[in-house]
Amino acid sequence: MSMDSVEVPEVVVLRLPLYVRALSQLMSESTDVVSSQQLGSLLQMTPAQIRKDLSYFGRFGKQGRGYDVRFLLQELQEILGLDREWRACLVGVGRLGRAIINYPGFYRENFRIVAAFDGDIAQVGNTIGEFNVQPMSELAETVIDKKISIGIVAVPAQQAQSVIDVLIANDIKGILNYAPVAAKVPMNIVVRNIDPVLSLQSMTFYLREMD
Amino acid sequence: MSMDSVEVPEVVVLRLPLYVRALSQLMSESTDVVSSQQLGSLLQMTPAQIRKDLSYFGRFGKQGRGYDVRFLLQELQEILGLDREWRACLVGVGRLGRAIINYPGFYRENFRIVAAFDGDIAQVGNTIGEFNVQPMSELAETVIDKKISIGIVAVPAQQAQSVIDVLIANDIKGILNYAPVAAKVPMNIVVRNIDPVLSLQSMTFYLREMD
DNA sequence: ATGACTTTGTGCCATTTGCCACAAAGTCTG
DNA sequence: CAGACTTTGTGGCAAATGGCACAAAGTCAT
Repeated sequence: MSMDSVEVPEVVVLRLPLYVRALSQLMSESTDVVSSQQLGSLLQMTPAQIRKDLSYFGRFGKQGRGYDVRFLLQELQEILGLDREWRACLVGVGRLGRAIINYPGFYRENFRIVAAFDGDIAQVGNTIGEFNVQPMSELAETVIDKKISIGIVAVPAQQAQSVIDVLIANDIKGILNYAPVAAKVPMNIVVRNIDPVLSLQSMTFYLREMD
Repeated sequence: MSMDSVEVPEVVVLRLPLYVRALSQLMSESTDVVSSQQLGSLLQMTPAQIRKDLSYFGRFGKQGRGYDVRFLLQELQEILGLDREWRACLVGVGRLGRAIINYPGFYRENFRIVAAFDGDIAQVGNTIGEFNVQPMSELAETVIDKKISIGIVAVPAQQAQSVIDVLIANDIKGILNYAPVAAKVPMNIVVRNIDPVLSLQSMTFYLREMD
């Protein structure tokens, strides 16, 4: 089906969700049409970059007019695979894990957390949010039964790599890693790191000399 | 002092905290010396990149030997401004904000959250963690009194930009933004976004076709 | 219908980024 | 102390990225 004769650069893929978000916003404001110019000023980027990014996937705009908001949004959602539900499991139900489970943002965007695990036996059986905490030994079975493709890692740094190894061994395709470690994974596994401390530590480089 | 005749690329600055983390790890394992090769395999990057990155700031290594772990760590911490305490305020004490306050990772790396604000009067006066929730009207005063340079934004998308405007008006230099919006800020303000949903939405592009 | 605008999609160039490969400098062994 | 290794710092190229600028295609007002 997809004749991607040219590979889409990863930087471009990373920007697509920004477009999706801006378009959703515009939809909720009942805007029908938007130009790359307007989109650019919303997202703080050049119109040319937006047009180039979109051009990797097709010709969605109309000259002299711009992009149909509803249409472009649907196309981008389809391209990103956002036109369906994604199921994830959480590993680690400490403070961070609990916060993640209770965060409504995932659900709103069709990401479902459908199971929670913890390596610590003391946690197993506890009720967090809507489900029971399961032992890691049940991971294999649950991933298959509940068709889970994403693992959310919220364990301490020390345990992160071994948890990640288990997830991968059980056919998880993507990992959202909240642990402060550089995960070692095979090439076909997609990892995204969430690491506010790293963000702050690079920020301070620039704050340093402003008195 | 710093004769940065060549501007340091931002990508390089973004990587420095990774080196700091790896070196801390090595320190705690009592490793004295490390080569760019070893560091690279720890962090999943090429040795050449590490050496080039470091070379923007000085000549820290010894040929035939590698880098003295303690020394390089100290140098990098100084470069990034991590050799001192940074004070931040939190705006927004909903579920997310509470999780952020209770997250011990910031404290461990010398980032101190020293005040909490909320635009919702109903929240004001509540006790979260160790301090009282203050009204936004007290922000100006508190930022000065407590020498706050970083604002952590954990309010709903709709209110984010106006909160950010207030922070900037009150001389905040850096913003850690958990709200799902592209913040509009003047050039001299440093923004870092934490947005797990965006991360997942770009991940699914790659998961899509693996059945 | 005409002419003045607007806006897209893209060829092309400039800039940025990544990394190879090598001289220089050090270490280590016998 | 000689010779085999190891490793850094960097010149320079290759690849990736960003965005200008323009033809083509549409809109809009009169």
